[in-house]
Amino acid sequence: MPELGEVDFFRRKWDVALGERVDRVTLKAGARTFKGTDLAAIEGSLPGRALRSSEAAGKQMLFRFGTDGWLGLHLGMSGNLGVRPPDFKPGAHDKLVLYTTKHALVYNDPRMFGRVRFAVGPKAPLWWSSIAPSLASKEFSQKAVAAFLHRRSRTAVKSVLLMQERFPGIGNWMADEILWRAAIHPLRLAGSLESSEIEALWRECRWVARQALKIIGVEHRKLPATWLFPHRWREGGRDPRTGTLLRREQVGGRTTCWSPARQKLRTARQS
DNA sequence: TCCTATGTTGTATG
DNA sequence: ACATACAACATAGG
Repeated sequence: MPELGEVDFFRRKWDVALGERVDRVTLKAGARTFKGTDLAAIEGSLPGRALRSSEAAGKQMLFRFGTDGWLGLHLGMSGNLGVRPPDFKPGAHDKLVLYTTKHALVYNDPRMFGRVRFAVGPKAPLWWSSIAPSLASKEFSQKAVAAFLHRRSRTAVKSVLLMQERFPGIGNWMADEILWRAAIHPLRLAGSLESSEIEALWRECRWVARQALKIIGVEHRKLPATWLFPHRWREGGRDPRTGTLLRREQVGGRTTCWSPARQKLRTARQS
């Protein structure tokens, strides 16, 4: 279940092994998980190096080993991280396992949409350093959001929110949550938003991201019933604010949930 | 059997 | 070159 908060939750799991040296690794090659990644470099360079730090940016994670080892993980649709005892035997979908004397750090993904990257060098590799500025950062400004919406003016705002180049970490449920809070219909074209709506969208992006990191990323609690999230999948689910029925439909190829009572396609002025 | 899935990317078209 | 739309990817579960 990996969007911003879930990614950070999984990322923290491996922190139990901070400072521990990797003795050996197992990996399940084949298919796309390791596409473009040098398997021999992982097998040859990780053993002997200790886990020094972890961080997350958007939906990506970075684990640093020794002074110059950079391991990047992306969980795709169904990936997860776990920690097991050091005698752990990898199962069918355990794509990468790092063994220390105390732990087995497991990257598991039943599907293959996730991604493992690895580099050795003094500087962060491009796949890490080129990730867009965090939703919490100063660079993620209302102005930057407005400019991006303008550039994608003919696309539904729901689809635009999923673009990682400007909204790193936002996934399907977060996008719906943000639009619901901002009272913007998911099918509105990005270029049609008024400045007050852009301001609301920007504000809710930051608020939802901050709360998700706190509630899911740190405390790993369920999201409160005051959110759209707990109601969005159930047939007959209702808007927790208005009590009216929610609607679900494909937008840009993704199932999208919104509250017709709260999120209108046309503004009062247009109609 | 058919449909869905919290994601990205390659490709075709304008 | 840029913007847009969508099929494709792999697998499990309802």
